[in-house]
Amino acid sequence: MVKSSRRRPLSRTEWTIMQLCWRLGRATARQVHDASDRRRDYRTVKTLLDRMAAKGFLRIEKLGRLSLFVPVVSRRRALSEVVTDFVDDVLERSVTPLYLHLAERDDLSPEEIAFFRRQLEAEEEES
Amino acid sequence: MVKSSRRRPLSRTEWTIMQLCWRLGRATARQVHDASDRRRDYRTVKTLLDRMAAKGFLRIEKLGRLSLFVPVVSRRRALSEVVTDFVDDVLERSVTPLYLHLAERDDLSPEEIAFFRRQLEAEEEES
DNA sequence: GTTTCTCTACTACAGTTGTGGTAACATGGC
DNA sequence: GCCATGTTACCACAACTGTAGTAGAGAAAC
Repeated sequence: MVKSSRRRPLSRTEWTIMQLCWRLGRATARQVHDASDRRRDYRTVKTLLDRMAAKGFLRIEKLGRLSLFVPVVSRRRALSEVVTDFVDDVLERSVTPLYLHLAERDDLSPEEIAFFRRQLEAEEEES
Repeated sequence: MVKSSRRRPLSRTEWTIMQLCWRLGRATARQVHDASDRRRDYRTVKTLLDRMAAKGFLRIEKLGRLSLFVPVVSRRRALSEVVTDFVDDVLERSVTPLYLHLAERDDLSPEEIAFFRRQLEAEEEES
């Protein structure tokens, strides 16, 4: 469980852009912007993409004077990192709030709810 | 499910300070700093506390020239908000990464692991 | 070929965050 | 009273974040 010195993390907004990049796989800034909800200006998206490349999440492939942005980090891996950080820093390693959140979803079966309840009880005993 | 216009969220660092505030209940900046890991200067903590008060997470009680910082928002409620935002924005409502994270913890029973595996399969079918 | 339009690069700018310098203010010791 | 020491207030500053203005470089249209 080495805490390797990681790249600078993505901001919330950058995450939403990164989601698009993963979906598109390899795209120009224009394509990413088109795939977005268009609430941001194209140039805002472009700046974000450049910064994400600088952070090591994207690679820039030059194709003539066209720039293609290609994910370097897999979605799975990036998510794993960010969830770990979130649980460690914000939740202080307690997954109770996660269970509570999951339990509040309205699409859980009785079996699942029972499971979460048991988990919660188990965690309470710890501390 | 009203998305009420919420207060400005706490930053990561502010969260770690907020955890201390909840634990202490009602404390001076000095006490909060003392309860911390001391990696930050007292004045840094003080600034953070003031900003957190400005964001509406703390209330300042004047006691002579002493300032007591008192949590306004319950830990439970704040956690609920932040987890919801996290799941919505970063995870795009998919709890798969949460299950993966939980599954990677080394203190899960075989029963729990089986449960998560089933959940993951179920979610894959959705999309 | 000039005008127009599209795209991209460069740059600016304000707000937030993390950090701590400087100075004012108490308070207890002499 | 006066000073050392501890405490708090006020302010500065750089890095990061979100946003977009300006302008140049190709492509399209006449």
